[in-house]
Amino acid sequence: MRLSKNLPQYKVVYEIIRKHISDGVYLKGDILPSENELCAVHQTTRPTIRKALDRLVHEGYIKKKQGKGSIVMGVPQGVGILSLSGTTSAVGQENLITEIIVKPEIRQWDTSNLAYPLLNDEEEFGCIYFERLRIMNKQPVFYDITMMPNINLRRFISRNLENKSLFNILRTMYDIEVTGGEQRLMAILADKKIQEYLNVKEGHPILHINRKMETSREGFFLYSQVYCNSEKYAIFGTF
Amino acid sequence: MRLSKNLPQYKVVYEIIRKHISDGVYLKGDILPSENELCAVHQTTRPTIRKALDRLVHEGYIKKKQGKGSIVMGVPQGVGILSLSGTTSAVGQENLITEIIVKPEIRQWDTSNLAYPLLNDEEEFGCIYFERLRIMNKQPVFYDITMMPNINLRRFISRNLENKSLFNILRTMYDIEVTGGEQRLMAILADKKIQEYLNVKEGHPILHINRKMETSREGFFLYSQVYCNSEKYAIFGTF
DNA sequence: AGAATTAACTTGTAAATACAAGTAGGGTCA
DNA sequence: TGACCCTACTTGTATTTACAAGTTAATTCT
Repeated sequence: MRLSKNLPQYKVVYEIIRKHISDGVYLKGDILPSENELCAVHQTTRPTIRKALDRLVHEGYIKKKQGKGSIVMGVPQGVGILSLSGTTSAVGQENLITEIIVKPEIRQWDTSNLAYPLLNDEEEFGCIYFERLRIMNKQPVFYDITMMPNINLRRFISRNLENKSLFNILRTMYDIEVTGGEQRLMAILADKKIQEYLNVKEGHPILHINRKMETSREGFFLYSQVYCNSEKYAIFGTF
Repeated sequence: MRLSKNLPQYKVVYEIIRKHISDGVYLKGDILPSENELCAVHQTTRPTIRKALDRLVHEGYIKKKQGKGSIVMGVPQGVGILSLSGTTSAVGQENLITEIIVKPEIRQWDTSNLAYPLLNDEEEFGCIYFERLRIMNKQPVFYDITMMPNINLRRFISRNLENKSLFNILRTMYDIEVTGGEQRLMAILADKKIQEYLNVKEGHPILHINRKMETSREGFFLYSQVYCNSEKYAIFGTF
């Protein structure tokens, strides 16, 4: 179902270099080929290359220094929770296990714990709903609920979410990119359900994040709620 | 002390339009003059104008729509706490009162509650330290501690922080722009001091943010800690 | 040998130009 | 009147060219 649309050149270049960095072709501290070299490699011109690099800079994959070059910073950590990627990339994937509490299913929207109003189309189509628990070093750390409109996501409910980030699946399988969003953060006390899932006592402070994310597909929004036991793993983010 | 350096054109244009939006010359929903019109006004070419607009898009001041134009979104709200601006712009300035708990003073670094290691230079020069309490509708909401190295910030300790955001002062008076940073978020229980300042009971959950911000001045970092009573005012952010 | 200069790189800024793609409104035709 | 099309506008992408400014390393001079 990979939709190989006609991406603009600068995005193609961006994707290639981005993949090289996340695949370890370029390591942290390495210096990328110069812009002129990249022009030659990708058969294009500097403005195009620079536009691709701009994006990599913005997302934290590289830093540039005039007169020197583009320095690889590695896969950005913790951009995640506070900015664009999913929880998976926020804490690094090393010791992270994802347990599916509620497998993706199509159901009616549960508007009770949704901080945002729904659009008509969204309500009509119903929603894909799932709950996940993220476990770091045998300790549950995140408990998250995700809801998204059931629009043009064929076969989604049969996909395996366990080891892949939701965002990756959306990007590679459905050509949906998360372009931004808004969120509300608050500290709360764990209720019964949270106490159970996150294995904490009554009165334990929990970080609660309620987010609405917009995507490259117009009118397609993701809604998620994250409950985080930040006692051992503070949420780290760059901006 | 305004350092009127030679800004590149696209930054000049960016600053002008940005100011127009925050001053209300352009209101939310307005459509900016077309890129070609802006070219004529600012006597430059589209790539330059587009670079300025790119930045405004990225910061959330405007949105662009192909075939239509650049739509003004207003001053971005809540980019603040979670991204670039200071606390002041995170919640809107309407009902926000800032109370200075500890006036800016030069002192030794207090490394005890600092999550980041200090550089040698920073430690040598000492730090400018202050504490502020942010009050919304008569309820204290934020309590924040800011530390920054005492390097080339003449007259800073005599400046009035009450109604201006720290970031604005740094940008306009010292030409220092916050370019990014990192932060750790966690939910904690209010200790004695926080209970007192934020007027909450024992066992009340508090959102704690520990941030290190980097600036356009190389090697100049800001350190701040924010304690937030998120009960009534959830922290809102866009990304 | 050591210090200063220079040359050859790097990225940063800027202009001029061209065409593609999306939007909106006016005009034409049925 | 209504549906359609076309045109004029918008932003999106891309090339080409030029010079400025910062970095690095080799070269030259003392």
